Parts: sequence; C-alpha cells; structure tokens
Amino acid sequence: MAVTIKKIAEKSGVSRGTVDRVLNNRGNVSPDTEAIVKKVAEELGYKPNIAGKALAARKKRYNIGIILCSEGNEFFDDVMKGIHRAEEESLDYGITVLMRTIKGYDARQQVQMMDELKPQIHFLILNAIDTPEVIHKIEEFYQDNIEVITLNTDIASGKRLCHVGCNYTKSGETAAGMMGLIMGGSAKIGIASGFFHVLGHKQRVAGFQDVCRKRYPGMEIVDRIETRDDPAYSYEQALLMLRSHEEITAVYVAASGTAGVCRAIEELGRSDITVIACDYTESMKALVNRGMVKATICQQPFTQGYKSLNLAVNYLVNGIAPYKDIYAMKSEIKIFENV
Amino acid sequence: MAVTIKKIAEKSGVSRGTVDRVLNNRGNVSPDTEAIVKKVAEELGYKPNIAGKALAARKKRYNIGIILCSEGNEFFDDVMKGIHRAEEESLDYGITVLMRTIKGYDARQQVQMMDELKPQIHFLILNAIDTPEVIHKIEEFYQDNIEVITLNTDIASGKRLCHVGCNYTKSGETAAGMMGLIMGGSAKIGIASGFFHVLGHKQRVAGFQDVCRKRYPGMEIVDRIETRDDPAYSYEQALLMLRSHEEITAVYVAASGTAGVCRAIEELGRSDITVIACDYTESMKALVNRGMVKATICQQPFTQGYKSLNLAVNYLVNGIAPYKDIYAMKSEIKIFENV
DNA sequence: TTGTATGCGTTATCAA
DNA sequence: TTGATAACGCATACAA
Repeated sequence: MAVTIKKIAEKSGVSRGTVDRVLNNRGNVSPDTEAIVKKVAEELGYKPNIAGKALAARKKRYNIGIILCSEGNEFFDDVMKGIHRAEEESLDYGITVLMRTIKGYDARQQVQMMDELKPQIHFLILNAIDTPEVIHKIEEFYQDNIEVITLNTDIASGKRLCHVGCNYTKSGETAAGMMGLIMGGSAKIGIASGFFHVLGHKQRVAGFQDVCRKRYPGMEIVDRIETRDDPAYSYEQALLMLRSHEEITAVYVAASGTAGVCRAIEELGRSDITVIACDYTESMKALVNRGMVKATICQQPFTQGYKSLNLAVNYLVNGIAPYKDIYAMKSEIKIFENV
Repeated sequence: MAVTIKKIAEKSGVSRGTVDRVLNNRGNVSPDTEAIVKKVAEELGYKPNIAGKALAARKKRYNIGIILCSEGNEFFDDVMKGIHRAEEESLDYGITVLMRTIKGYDARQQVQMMDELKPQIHFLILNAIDTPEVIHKIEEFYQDNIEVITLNTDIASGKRLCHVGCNYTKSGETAAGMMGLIMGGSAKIGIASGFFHVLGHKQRVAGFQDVCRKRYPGMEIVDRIETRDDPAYSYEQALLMLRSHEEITAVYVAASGTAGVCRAIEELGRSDITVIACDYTESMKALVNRGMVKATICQQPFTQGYKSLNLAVNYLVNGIAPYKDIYAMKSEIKIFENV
C-alpha cells in the first residue's frame, strides 16, 4: 500500500492535520513534532496522491490567463489546439482559462493586457515580449504571487517560473543538415530571415551558418533578406535577392514569409531552387504538397501549448513546480511523405 | 459549477446510489427511474470527474500484465522507458505492472507466458505474435473479462481492445522520400529487410517501392536481402549483394541489422553509398554520428510504451475505452543535426 | 500548538 | 428496487 498522510500521522503519533501543516510548511508546529513528522515522511517515502489533491483543490477555483501575440500568425493555430486539449483535461480540477490575443509584438499593449487580466487570474502564460516594461510587470506579478510561464518567446532575465518554447539554434542546424544532404554539400544559399534583430530568427540563422561552416564548407551563404512577417514585403525582397544573385541554388526561410519567397521563385522561373522552411502551417501545407518546399523544420507547436498549460495546472492544483527552467521543443523534419 | 452525480440525484429526485447504478449500468434499477436519470444526466451534460473516479478506484488494486518480445532487441529500450514513465504516473491509482520479456517471436512461449500471468492480472498489454494459438488465447482472455491491447505488433483479426504501434507503410514511404531528396531522384538501391515474411517489414518495403514508382522513377531497386535480425548474417548477405551489384549507390535497411550492413559497406570501401535506416537505438546513434547512416526513420518508441499503458490505466480506472482502433505513431526523420 | 470534522466526486456495502 | 453511509487522500475551518 502507498504511503498516505494518515499513515504518517499514525506512525508519528500526531494528527493528520499536523502532518499536513508540516508537509506543506503552513507553520504553527513545534520544532520537535516537525522534526519527527519530517523524518517519518522521509523514511516511508511519502508521495502525495494527485487524485486526492485534485479533488480537494476542486473547492477552489483557479483562473489561468493566457496572452498570445497570435493574431494573423498561423503558427499559433496548433499552439492553441494544444492549449484547448490541456484545458479540456483540466476541467475536472476547477480550472478556467482566460485567453487573450494581440496582433504583433507591441510591448505597451501586452502590459496593458496583463494589467487587465491581473485581478482575475491566479497564473499567467505569456508570449513574452522581451522589453523592460514587460519584465518589470512580470516582476510585479511575482510579488503578488501570480506566477508567469513564458510561452514561445522568453525574456532574457526576470522572474518567470519557466519557459516553454523552441530551440531556435537546433532548428537552424537541422535546416542546414537537411540542406547539406539534399544539395550534396554544395550550394549558393540565400537566407530569408524574419527580422534581423529578433533573437529567435538570429539564432536560427546562426545555427544554420554554424553547420555550413563546420560540416558543409561547400555551402556558401551569398545573401540575406528580411521578410518582416509580411507576404508582400518578403516577395519583393526575394525578387531583389534572386535577381542580383542568379547563382543562388537554395533558399532557407528562417521565419514566416515562405509563401512570398516561393512566389518570387516561381515568377522568375527558378523552380529548380531548393527551399527549406520553418513550421507547418496551413499555407505551408500547400507549398510542401506542390513540391515547392522540400523540407520544413517544425517545433512542436501543439506540444508548446499543451505543455505550458499543463505545467500551470500542475503548479496550481498539485503544487508541483516545473523541474526544468526551459522546456525546449524537438526539431521535427517534415517532408512530403511524412507530414 | 460542473455537473456531479449529486446534482443529478437532486434533480431527478433519487439517491446518488441510484444515479451511479444507472450511469454505470449496474442493473437493479426500475425502467422508469432509469429513464428519468438518464434524461437528466443527458440534459445537464454530465461528465464524470476523473479525480473522483481515481480516488474511489484506489480501493481496488489493478494489475496490468505486459509481455514483450524484447530480449536482445534494442528497439524496446525506449518502449520500456515509456512504460515506466506511465507506470510512475499511475502509482496513485493503485496500478501494479507485471512486465515479462521473451526472446524472439515464439508463439508457444508467448501463450505459456499469457497463461502464467492470467490469474494475476486484470489487463494485458501484448507484443502479439499473429498466430492462431495467440489469437485464440486472446479470445479466451476476452471471455474472462481481461482486455488486451496489442503493442508494436498487431493481430490480423481478433478481440483485442485496440492496437498501439507503427505505421510501417508510412515509415517506408518516408524513407523513400528522404532517399529521393538526398539522391536527387536517381539511384540504384539495395534493400535490406528483416524477414521477407514479417508483415511490418513487408509493409515498409512496399511503401518504399510505392514512392519510388510514383514520385522518383529514377530510383531503381536492384536487389533485396534479409538481415534476419542477425548481425553476422546481415553482414554476409550485404557483402554478397554489394559484390554482385557494384552499381548500387544507396541502401535502405528496413529493419534491424544496420550495423552489419554498414560493416560490409566499409570493408568494401564503398562509403560513398547512402544508407537510410530505421529506429534510433544505441548502436544506430554511433552510425549516425559517424555519418555512415544519413537518415533514420523512427516511430516514437517511447510514446508506444507510454500510450499503451496509459490507455490500459484509463480503461481500468476511469472506465474510458480507447476511442481509436489503432493508435499509429508518426514517422520521425532523424539526421545528424536533430537527434 | 494541536486535533477534529467536513467536503471534494465517485463507488461499494449495507440496510431497508 | 432503492437509500443511506462510509471510504478513497487531501485540505481547511474550527475547536480545544
């Protein structure tokens, strides 16, 4: 039989209430009894029963806030599916999810949204924008006992409980690995990154370059453009790049904007160019099916959503803090045959 | 607030016990009250609380038997890790796992093991060997109310609750897709399958051939050997094949035995040959790291183990039957950079 | 500082 | 055929 609070109470000659006070550091216990109870619990190897905790926690009602910079960004479709799945599974624990979405990465708007949610929630999952205002606001939440998990984008420093998101470096490395295999190690490459200054995009490109240098010296990066997450802009930039670098044989799109890049490629009659991209959204699906994109590197968007909410629920209901600082997703390679 | 049995009892003017009898088809209820209760439950949209069920189930003790043909087969290392993870998470529900392993696929031994476990278990997870004796034994378990989930290998027909395992066809297709990308659609291919007559291996090869024919007509399969899951045998067979077909530029290993094949390739000084394999075991790790194997197609072994036990626990504790007939794993592409 | 009683939702065992 | 009650493990309000 498993070890319960009741058993510990009997063994240590105190009441169940006292054991609870000791094990959950609620105070009002004499040092002597505390020592005894702790020792007994240790010896018996006490592990709290999750079902019992969940049931008792049901008397409380927890609200979890979620803020995503997802509007107009297909990538988050699957993230939200993961969130909803985790939400369904948490209904039994008296959890309510308050989801808010914003368009673009406007720090002021994010802070405003945080203020708005604050009085209603016990926990926040945040697609964080890494600016001083946001970091400061997270600190404020922490002071007021509202823990924050950052989702998909992290802050460089601050009081978030943990981060769930991509391993951008690995994603770029994997893209380069695939490029190396497909191109036989020899290519003139154009890179389309989202924004030169966005950390994640920068890391992807760095990972890509790193593998080119170390494992595929025959692969040379000849130009780089920004897509700015804008189809029209990425199309124009791609046109410029391909016109001024006719030697390009392969393109790595390290952010959204693949559709625009591919349109430019097709219009120039350069469908021989090998395109490797990121993520597997609805619009990417079409490009992979048509053979325009040879491979795309994904970062488990569903799992990102599922895991983040799951960690939050576990924290609130079972009092179990995340045991990692960063939950990094795997780099998944998708090609025509295995999507 | 969520709908509970208590609430249904009040609304229908009966006791909680009666509601329980109706909802769980325990009998001894008059047709009239049954109708009322069912209607009320329906209207209110009753969803049983998992934590409550789990807690109540704890008074019972369930034993789950697992039989794996895993001895000497590295593939199952990760399957077992998944099982153990699910086991840990199920301790709270009074679940005990009885794991038994056998060497090779001997149906008689498997049936014997099933008989041995039968009196001790309430559920069986079986790495099934698809023979009449085993199918018959599964039927017998079914009659005696011991449900069976088949893991990794399925039976063609019979009374198993569901199957958790690979999608072999998709695995072969993915391998061909990667081969096509790497070889630029043109290759002379040797295939090393495990056993010609094993269903899974056959399906992998069929999927591979199918993609070659439809998408990469420039890829020709020039020879086929068996590895028989035996390093020495696969080495010799590979030597024979490579000697008699010097035109071979690529090899697809559709089962275990990759190490033997690679040894043959190296000894013949043919390291230019592109090798694509299956699974990511300890020994495969070395081959990928050395660049001998360019890509390997995996089928979520951890998830196979985790999911199968998870479904079993859910069935016993929460009375939730699997809602799929087959839980098929994804084909994951692993290359040097993303393993 | 400590103990007791009650409830979370479900199920099983009595008693009626 | 039904209802009442106790139990699963944990948390907490209240009493001592």
